[in-house]
Amino acid sequence: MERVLRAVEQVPRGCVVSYGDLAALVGIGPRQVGSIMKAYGGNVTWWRVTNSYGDLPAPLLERARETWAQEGILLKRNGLGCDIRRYRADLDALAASYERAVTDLP
DNA sequence: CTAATGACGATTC
DNA sequence: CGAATCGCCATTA
Repeated sequence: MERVLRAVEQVPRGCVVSYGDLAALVGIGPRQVGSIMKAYGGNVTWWRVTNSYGDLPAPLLERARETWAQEGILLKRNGLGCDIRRYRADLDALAASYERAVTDLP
């Protein structure tokens, strides 16, 4: 759980990753990432985590829109999310900084 | 212990 | 494009 939140914090501004991306990175199932985000995601940059289509559930998208606009993330045609192919963070770089962040723990 | 439950994902029709 | 289906697995009831 701690690891998931740590991973989220490594996603650069103006980028997004999918639940599945984080799941693979941390080594759990995508649904677990979703559960964790629901419960504890409020304290991190949750708006940079979408499903594999770049979408967010309606109520969340509503809250993310402002921030997305600030970070330069534009909405997709259908308005359900962003074009993840364009904004998805570099997964190798993400993995790198994630590893660093978890090993540097006290 | 079993059963239901998801901020999910890939596939199929 | 949308809807249905199945696999997934920690958490909760």
